[in-house]
Amino acid sequence: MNSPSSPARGRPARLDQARTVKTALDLLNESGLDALTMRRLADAVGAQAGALYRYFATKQDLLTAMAERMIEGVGAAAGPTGNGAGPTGDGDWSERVARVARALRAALLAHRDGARVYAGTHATGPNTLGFADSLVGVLREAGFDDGEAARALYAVVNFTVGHTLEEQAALQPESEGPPADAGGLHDAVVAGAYPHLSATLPVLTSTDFTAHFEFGLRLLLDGLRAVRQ
Amino acid sequence: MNSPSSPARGRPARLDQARTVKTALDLLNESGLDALTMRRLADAVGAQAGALYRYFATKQDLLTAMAERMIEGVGAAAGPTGNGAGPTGDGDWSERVARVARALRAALLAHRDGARVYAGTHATGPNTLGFADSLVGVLREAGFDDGEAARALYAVVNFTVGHTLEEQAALQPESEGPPADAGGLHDAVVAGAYPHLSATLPVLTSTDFTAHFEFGLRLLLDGLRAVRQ
DNA sequence: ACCTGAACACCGTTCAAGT
DNA sequence: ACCTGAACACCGTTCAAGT
Repeated sequence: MNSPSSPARGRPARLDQARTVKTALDLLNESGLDALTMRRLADAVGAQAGALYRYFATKQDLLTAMAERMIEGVGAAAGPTGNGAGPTGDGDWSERVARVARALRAALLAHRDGARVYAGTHATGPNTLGFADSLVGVLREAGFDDGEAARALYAVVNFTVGHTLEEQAALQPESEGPPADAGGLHDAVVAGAYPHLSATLPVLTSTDFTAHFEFGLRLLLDGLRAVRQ
Repeated sequence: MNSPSSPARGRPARLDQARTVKTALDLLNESGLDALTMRRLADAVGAQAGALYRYFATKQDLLTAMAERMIEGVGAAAGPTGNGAGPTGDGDWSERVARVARALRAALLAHRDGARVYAGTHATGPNTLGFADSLVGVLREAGFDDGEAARALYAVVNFTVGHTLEEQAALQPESEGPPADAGGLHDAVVAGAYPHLSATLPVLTSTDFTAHFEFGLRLLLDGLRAVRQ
């Protein structure tokens, strides 16, 4: 099951997969994805870059392990599973779906560039599968058929990842003084070339991403209610 | 307005922004984003890598110009604008929103790694602004208030980008023979650890991405209908 | 004005050799 | 068994110098 064989003859091994992933996530938070290089990670972990390849075949593998670790506990947000929906009655499926979606967003937001890491990988570890299984489970127990449940999972996850990608990109430092980019946008819009954007500019440039997220999530949940009749 | 000053004393300039972006998009289609380097692009365009920096301050700028070019015409999918909704009556706002969303997905799918390029940049050119303006316009004319229209734009775009990111990642070659990754997934799921995933496996592993996309889009549109009462 | 040539400061990855 | 040292084949970006 383990990649570098199990027992441990010889030395105790200064590196290991779990500690390296932890250090990589810390480094991600401090410096961002672009600054996360194998050499810098090796430094942080007290080894040479080449040594990392005993535990991760490739940098992609490391990023995948990071993504898997990031979403630990997201599945638990669905609440208790199985046997009906417990004492809360059956009605609350939409609140349970919302909780999982919010937990996913929170997990991605918990690390700098978290959404970029997640979107760029395809983790298939227990955290990823467990969270997908609980979301699908909530929907199936609520009466959705298999096809609807599976597609609703994709809709909710893809929206959440897409949203958080935007959110984290918008919160970037930008480094320099007056963002020439947003300035040009503002000017062009105010100049009248885009009447509808100009009318909605206050909302479009609002940084209340939670409100944006909740609006989209509500659309999906209302849509799901409509699907179920 | 132009970056490298306007007229053109001296030589005619072998490079120019438009041709370089076009070549970059061709190269993207042939080899993918990871293989799109400034040196390879310079080769394809018949110059040295350094020469590209007369037209693009940074590789990010080039990618942004590519993203802007990719979504040319997406805004037009909303159909004629202004003065009511024309002879088609006013009722079809949801179909017009759907057309824009489909056009955005199609534009991203039209280039290898298109969604990755788009998600990694923040274009603010006329194609991007025009498409956002038409989507918001359709919604405002349909009776949504400014806040709803702006947030609906984000919901639709973020879902579409998130979906297409997944779709293009799933369609990757994977290079090697038996995908150890999907194999492990399949085994774990079938082994019984994830009962709900196992029940929905046929749909989850379906490659009919259009059906997945249409399902999510329908949820958002049904949700919007519910918002408007 | 536009481009070349060459360099700077890095990358991910591999692999003999040490312990 | 685990790690180092050193190399290979690249990167993005800058900038004097040519034309």
